[in-house]
Amino acid sequence: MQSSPLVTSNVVILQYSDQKLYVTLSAAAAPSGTKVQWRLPTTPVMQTQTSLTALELTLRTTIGLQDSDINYREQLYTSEYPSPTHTTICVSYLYLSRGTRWFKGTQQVGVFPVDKLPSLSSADRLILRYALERLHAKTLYSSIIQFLLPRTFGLTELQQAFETITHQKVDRRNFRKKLTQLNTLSAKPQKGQSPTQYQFNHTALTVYSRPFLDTKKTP
Amino acid sequence: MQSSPLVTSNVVILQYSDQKLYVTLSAAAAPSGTKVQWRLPTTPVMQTQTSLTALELTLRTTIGLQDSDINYREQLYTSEYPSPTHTTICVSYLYLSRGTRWFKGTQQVGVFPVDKLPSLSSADRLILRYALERLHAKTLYSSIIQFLLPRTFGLTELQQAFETITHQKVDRRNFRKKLTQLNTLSAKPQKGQSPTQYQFNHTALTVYSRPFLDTKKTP
DNA sequence: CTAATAGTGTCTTTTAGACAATATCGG
DNA sequence: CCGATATTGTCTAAAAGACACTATTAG
Repeated sequence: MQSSPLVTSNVVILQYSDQKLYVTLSAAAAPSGTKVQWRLPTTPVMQTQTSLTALELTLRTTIGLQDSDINYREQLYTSEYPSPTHTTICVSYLYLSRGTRWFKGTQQVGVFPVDKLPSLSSADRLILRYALERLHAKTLYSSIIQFLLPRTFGLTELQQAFETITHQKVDRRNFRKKLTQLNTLSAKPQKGQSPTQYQFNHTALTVYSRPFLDTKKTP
Repeated sequence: MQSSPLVTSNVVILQYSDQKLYVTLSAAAAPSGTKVQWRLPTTPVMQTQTSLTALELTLRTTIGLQDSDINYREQLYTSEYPSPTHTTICVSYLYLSRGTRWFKGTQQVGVFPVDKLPSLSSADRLILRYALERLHAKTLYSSIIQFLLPRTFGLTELQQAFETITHQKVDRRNFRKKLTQLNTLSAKPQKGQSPTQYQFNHTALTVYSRPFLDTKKTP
């Protein structure tokens, strides 16, 4: 038997609220007087664990994350950090959560807008950027956005989230037309209130056969 | 410092030829009299290696693979195999090669059509299936097919490869129309021979903004 | 009354996709 | 001469995308 690289895993936990995407970071233990160093929540993976079980355990204990807070999990990629003495190998995940702010545990935990981040290691920045790219791409051809929105929502709300994630404005009427012909939403009977509430027909991810593109620019 | 899971990596090496996709497998050392067990080329990853360096080293020594035989490399995903005593974590890659048949090394090596495989472990089957799905998907919106074809080729050749990978027949005229408007191919000046030879404009992967779909069925 | 937001339909342009005949080369 | 292969254009249907006004509600 050989001595293997060290294995760790980390996670990009995203939430959406107020037309912004937020990511959860944890503060590394820093020498007092030093500025805190924020990073993606990380855990070492031990011999009898998997990267996922280790991650979930750490999230539960350090940031009080409930299993039910997370609606969507996806593996991003595995990165490797060689050093003369040992390689560290890190499996990264993307988690999506509805706007809940969970309890903070003993460690420092912060939820930051993704466009107003504290300083991060370049590795963490890369992973986060990749996560946002994946989310962006999947938003165009799947119902992944449902895991960031409340169970029911108005169409304007949905459109705003779409625009935030994809960084493009879309025309309201075309957007709604697209949605109706996709047939993944159902209107929820509502007591005479203006913004009609909708919900997704399926709780699981739906992949569309054609990408969900729209207007390039709308000033 | 903790005792980490075991780390391995393996690879799906694909080639295209004769309107078929081929995958390279290696025969595990088997007790004599036992039927050989084929598997994806695999390597353990040691403390000071990365999964990629370990993999390349093993491929070079066991199947005589030259670095230049491979035109495209992509990480697929990382899978984990828990056991009571230790987890094994395996990073999988997809390699694409032009139709070269490389030297075989000391171990037994086989190149099999992907639809006529010997028996494989279910884990290997999953990885291979995923690799084929990725290739299929990327063929629809990128120039990835270039890494499976000779440097220059005829349009019919290209179309056949496309049909093999995506499992669908396409109309010749529509296929060519699409290609010309994509503008990624250039005709190579050829000495009066019938099948005009083309080559891709860029040696790197080109991602198309719109997917490359076509006729659903053509009997 | 006013301002903000929700809701709705048409027309134009572009793209997808179905479809058939002719020229050339090799045996 | 015959058969296989390469090449080329048009027409139709569907989808993308641009665009403006009315109804309701909250202040």
